[in-house]
Parts: sequence; C-alpha cells; structure tokens
Amino acid sequence: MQISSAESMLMQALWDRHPQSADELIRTLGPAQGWHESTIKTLITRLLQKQAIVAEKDGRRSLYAPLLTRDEWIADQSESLLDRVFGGRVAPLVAHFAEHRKLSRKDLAELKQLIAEIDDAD
Amino acid sequence: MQISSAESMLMQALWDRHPQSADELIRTLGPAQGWHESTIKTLITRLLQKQAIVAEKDGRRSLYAPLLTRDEWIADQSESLLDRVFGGRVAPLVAHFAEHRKLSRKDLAELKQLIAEIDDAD
DNA sequence: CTGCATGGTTTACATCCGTAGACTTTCGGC
DNA sequence: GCCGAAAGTCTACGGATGTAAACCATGCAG
Repeated sequence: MQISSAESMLMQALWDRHPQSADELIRTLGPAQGWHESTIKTLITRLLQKQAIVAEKDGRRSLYAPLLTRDEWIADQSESLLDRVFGGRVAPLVAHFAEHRKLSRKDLAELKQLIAEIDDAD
Repeated sequence: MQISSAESMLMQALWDRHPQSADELIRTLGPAQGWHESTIKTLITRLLQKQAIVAEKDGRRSLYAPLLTRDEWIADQSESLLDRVFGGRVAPLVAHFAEHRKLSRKDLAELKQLIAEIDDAD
C-alpha cells in the first residue's frame, strides 16, 4: 500500500510526536499545510485503512500512532527513487547532488566521516 | 507539469535514443513494459501535451524527441525526494543508503573519488 | 434527561494515472 | 481515383489523490 504525499505529511507529524488526537493534528497541520479540518479527518481515515497508523481509544476520542515506521517509509521512498531514476546505483545519485552543488561543506564532512567508518568496518 | 511514472519510462527510451517514431517506441516499449499499442499512443499524447517531448514531421508520421532533458528530470526527482524525505539534507540520504548496505564496494570507491575531486576543486 | 460540542463516518467531486478500445485521417499502391 | 494499412485523435473507465462538506453518534454540561 502506498502512502500519498499529503498522507506522508500527516505521518511526519505522528513520527515527530505520538500518539496524537485528531484535534491536535488538526490544530497543528491545519495551519501549517493550509488544510481544513475535514481534509485531515479524511487523511486519518485513509491512513487507518492503509494500516499505516493505529487508533487507540482514549475515552470519547482516539489517539493515533504510526504503525509504519519512518525508517520503513524512508527506505521505501529512497529505493523507489534509486531504482526509477538512478538504475539502482548509489554513486550516480551522490554524483548528481555533487554536480548540482547540493553538497554543503557539512555534508561533505559527514560523508567523509561516513566513508571512513564503512571502510573501517570492512 | 509532472511526468508520471509510466510516462517516464517512455522518456527514458527517448533519452536513450531520439528521435524515434511511434512505431519504434511501440515495438520496443510494448514488449518491455507489457503495454499495448494504444497505451503507448496515449502516453505520447500526454507527453506532448505536457511539452515534455516534441514531434517533428517526417512525411506521414512523426518523430518524437525529448524536450525535457534527462538531467532536468533527474534533478527534479532528486530534489523532490530530498525535500520530502530528508529535509533537504544530503548526508542523511547517503547515510541511509550506507546503513542499509546499499553501498557496493564500487559505490564506495566512486564516492571516495568524488569527494576527493570536490575537495580538490575547493 | 437533553441538546450541543466534539469526534468520527459517509459522500462528493475534480483531476491524474494506467490502461486501452474506437474512430479518423491520410498516403502510398493498385 | 479508391482502399487499406499505418499513424494519430477521441473516448472510456476504474482507482488514487487532494480537498472538503454533510451527516451521525455520544458523552458532558446544564
């Protein structure tokens, strides 16, 4: 089951903090995304159907929490880009960002660090 | 205007070789993607509408060529993932692939090379 | 007890997408 | 000049998505 782009905004909110009531989601996401109350209700319903979140009763209302983990989602999205766009190879992807000067000095440092670690682990 | 996933398959074919006639596209993509002739015709039409490709008359038929460049598309797709999933930062993205052992030895070598080059250019 | 607020469910609707059939136009061969 | 194949255009249709209104249930305040 696929999480749509609007739905993923709601997931992000829940990954950042959970559980949250519909009301909380509405109050934070509404303004942030320019969504009406109903829109958020719909997204909640769809995410429940997709079993990306669960509802836990808390008296009259429900508290929602993610079922799909952020990591699973990130992995999924990344895989998809990698396969669709870069033929499954990582280096071209990084090269792309490098060429387009999307690599900040900090990114570079982190990358070096990362590569060193991987080398060590090898 | 957004290029859909099926449409991007057709774009890939045109980026690899252009111009191509509808017939050629049908004969290569049809089997490869399991698409019927009509499907490919539709995709061509939609891509023309989206101005992602152009038609150049060649007698009775047309030859199609990309207008949107592969690089533009790649940049677009990558940006989108980066923003939607990684908050716009590259290192976490690469870290993700590293953690999930998606980095082949070859990727690693290429990455090191890449970083060295960037460092030099600095 | 009873109506209202609050939260949840149903319905709505335009657009995009994947997939494809039907119809139309036109050029080249007979 | 006419007909059929090839190319292109129009129509279709179900599912997903973005966006939201309408409606329903239910427990709390009065």
